[in-house]
Amino acid sequence: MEMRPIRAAAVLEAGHPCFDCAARLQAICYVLDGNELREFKSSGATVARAAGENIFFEGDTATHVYNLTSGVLRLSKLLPDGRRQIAGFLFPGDFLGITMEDQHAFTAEAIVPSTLCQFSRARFDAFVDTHPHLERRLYAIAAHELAAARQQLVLLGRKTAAERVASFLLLLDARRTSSSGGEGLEGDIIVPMSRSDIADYLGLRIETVSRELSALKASRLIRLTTTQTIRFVNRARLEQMAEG
Amino acid sequence: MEMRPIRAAAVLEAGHPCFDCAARLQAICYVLDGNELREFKSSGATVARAAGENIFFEGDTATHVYNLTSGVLRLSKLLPDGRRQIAGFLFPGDFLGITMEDQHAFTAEAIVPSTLCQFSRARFDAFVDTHPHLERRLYAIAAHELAAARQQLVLLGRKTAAERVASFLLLLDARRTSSSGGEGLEGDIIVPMSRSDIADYLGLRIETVSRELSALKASRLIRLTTTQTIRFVNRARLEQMAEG
DNA sequence: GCGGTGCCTTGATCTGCCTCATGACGATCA
DNA sequence: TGATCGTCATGAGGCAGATCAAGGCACCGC
Repeated sequence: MEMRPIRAAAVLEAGHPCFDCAARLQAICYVLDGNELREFKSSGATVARAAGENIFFEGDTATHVYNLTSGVLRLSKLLPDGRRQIAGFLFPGDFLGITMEDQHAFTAEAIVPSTLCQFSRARFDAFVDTHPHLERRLYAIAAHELAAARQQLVLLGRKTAAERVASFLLLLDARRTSSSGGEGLEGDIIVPMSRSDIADYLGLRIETVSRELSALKASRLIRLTTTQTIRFVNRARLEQMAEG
Repeated sequence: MEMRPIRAAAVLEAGHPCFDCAARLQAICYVLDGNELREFKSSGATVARAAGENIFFEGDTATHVYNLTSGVLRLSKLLPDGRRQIAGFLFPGDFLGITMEDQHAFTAEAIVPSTLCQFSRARFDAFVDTHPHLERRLYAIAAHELAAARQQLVLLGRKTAAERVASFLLLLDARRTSSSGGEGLEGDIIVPMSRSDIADYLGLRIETVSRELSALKASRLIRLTTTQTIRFVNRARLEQMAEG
């Protein structure tokens, strides 16, 4: 993700508040050294959310920004009649709260137990002002998210149901992480979200998602160990299918 | 768009290379003063493209970044079998080339005669390094684009054909600009792109776009002066329809 | 064990948009 | 003026995915 790394990641001494943080090397924190990180961490708070709990709602005043340190979140939006679109899932290390508006455009909810580092926007902005290399890091993150969103536009605008589900599995695999709610057997992909979340991410109904997964299983491209655990049997065919 | 303006826009003397630039106040240039702007401008080149001509292709090495000063561009991507998705349209003042990758993920083409300020990435990065407030401006632009892309995800994932077309017209009106290829009568919306471009932006077929426009016309929500010129008759109903 | 609950899967039918086909209209040019 | 071409509009029918409906399975409290 880093195209222009500023410096190597700092090595932290035991006892540092971020010593145990599994997400640090993926997070915005990557560009901070031990002292900066200590100062940064102490300017915010750590918050925990159970599965299903909410971080903020669409329309809420954007008072804070967050770093997800463990768990998985979904970013979603509702139409007045209840139709829902999920704009993305967040994994450990992801930054939450990129916006230039006063209000959040999307709702953020935990889909498994999650922990976040929370910072008020005022304090965060002040910290960025005094640590200018963070600005570049933020730009890189925003550019990365933009590329991902545009990729998803292609999926939603032009791909078939089968292509969407195949793309989703590959995307999930690329983001595979040990903090997403437990580890499966070696090589298994953990699917931390429900069929309903997958459907609302892919612009499909849950019945269609279920049918396409069954079809992939029937044609021996994947194996479904449990409903939340998937293993690739033929990744090459899956990649081919994902691109049409 | 600016939430944290750094300074007011500079006033340029006649004879300044950017004096006539209609896009300056919308562009990244907004945060540069007269001297900075002169230096910036001279570090790049001005390029022109006729309607249909290409700026870069998906997969091309990302050697330059651009500022669109006049005209309209489309950002698109093709699937192997020819299906096309347009990720967005660019209007004067828009920045082109946000990416952390070595290669462009989308193709950029002019849909009307257009002019751009072109900068090599190396020179642009160097200029940003010596003008740190540009970094924040870039972040704001990327955040803004991200919000727009996510809004489009909702449209593509969950809206009906009628809702998509209504949303598109409102979006176009919000971006209305005198540089989009000519001015219509007062209150008319210029639609610089073809039905085919609209369809590939909205994830529909051109026949469906045409039918929905005819339906809006028949129900007296819009009037079609020419195929490229639309006037709102009942904007409130249109907004209602756009959100379901 | 047993009934209840929530989520997932599978089947049958329906429908909104796509596909295919045709015609209208304007622009360009002989 | 008429021929040709490209874009847009409109009509008829088909299909991918939605909708409606039923059943399976894991988990939970009693």
